[in-house]
Amino acid sequence: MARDLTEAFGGRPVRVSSPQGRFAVEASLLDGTVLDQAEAYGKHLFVEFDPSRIIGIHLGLIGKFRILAGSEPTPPAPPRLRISAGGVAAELRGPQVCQLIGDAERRAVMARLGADPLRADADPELAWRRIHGSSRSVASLLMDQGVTAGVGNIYRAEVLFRHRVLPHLPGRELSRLKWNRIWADLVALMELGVRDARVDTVRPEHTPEAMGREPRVDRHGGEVYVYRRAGQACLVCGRGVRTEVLEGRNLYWCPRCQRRS
DNA sequence: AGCTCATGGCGAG
DNA sequence: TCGCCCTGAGCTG
Repeated sequence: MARDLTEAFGGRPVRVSSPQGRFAVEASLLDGTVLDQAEAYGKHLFVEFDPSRIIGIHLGLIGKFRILAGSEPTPPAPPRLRISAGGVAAELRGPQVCQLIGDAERRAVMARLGADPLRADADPELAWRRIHGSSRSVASLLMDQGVTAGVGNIYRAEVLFRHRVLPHLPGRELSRLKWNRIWADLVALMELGVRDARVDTVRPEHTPEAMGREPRVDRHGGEVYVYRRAGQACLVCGRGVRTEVLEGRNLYWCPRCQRRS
C-alpha cells in the first residue's frame, strides 16, 4: 500500500478529506499540500506530507485502504480518509488508527517494533535474541510485533507449518538453524505477498496442479496449508488440521507434520 | 434483515 | 482475559 500510494501521489499536491468526519480537522490542515511519500514499517503505514506532517495509519483487523482509479465504484460507507489527485483516489475505512503525527511520534512507534521481513534495515538478530531467551511459544512470539513486525496470523500459521515446527514450542527450544530458515522464508513469502497482493504459502510440489486436487483458495485470496482449514485434511499427510484459540487468535497446525523441534 | 467472524491491538480489571 | 473499536463478507433464515 505504501508503494502504491507513493506511486500514485508522491511529490504531488493532493486533496485530503474525511467524508466520515472523524479526521476532518486534520484533513483540512493537509488539503492541497504535497504528499512526499508513504512508508510502511510492520503493520504501520506512514503517509508523509511536506513539511514532516505524517498520517499514522494502522488498519487493525477490519480496516481497508483502497486505491480507486477513475470511476471505479466506491463502497457505500463514507471513508475516514480520502486522498485524491488527477482522477485517482485512495479511500481508508475502518482503521484502528488514523492520526496526524510528527516525526518524533513516528520514531517512537518504529522504536518499539521488531524485525520487519519486508524492510532492508531489518535486524533478524534482534528477533532471535527475543525468541531464544523466551519461554513463550514460537506462535506467540511470531505474532508479537516487538519481535517480528508485520507477521500476522496467516504467515504465523503457514511459516510454522512449512518448517514443521509445533506452534507450542517454547522459543528457547527453537534451534538457531530453524530460526535462520524461518526468517529467510518470511522474507521470501512476504515479498511474494507484496508482489501478488495476496498471501500464498504453498510450495510448488503441493500446488493443486502438482497434487491433482481442487484449488483451496482461502477467503483472503491465497492458497495456504493450514490457515482457516480446521478439520480438513492436511495437504501433505492427510491428517485433520487442528485449531485452538491462542491469546485471542485462532491458531492452526497439523499434528503430524509439525513436531517439537 | 440479522448474526458472526475476520490478515489487530488497546485499555480495564 | 475480556470488551471494544469498526467495516464488510459470508452465512442463516
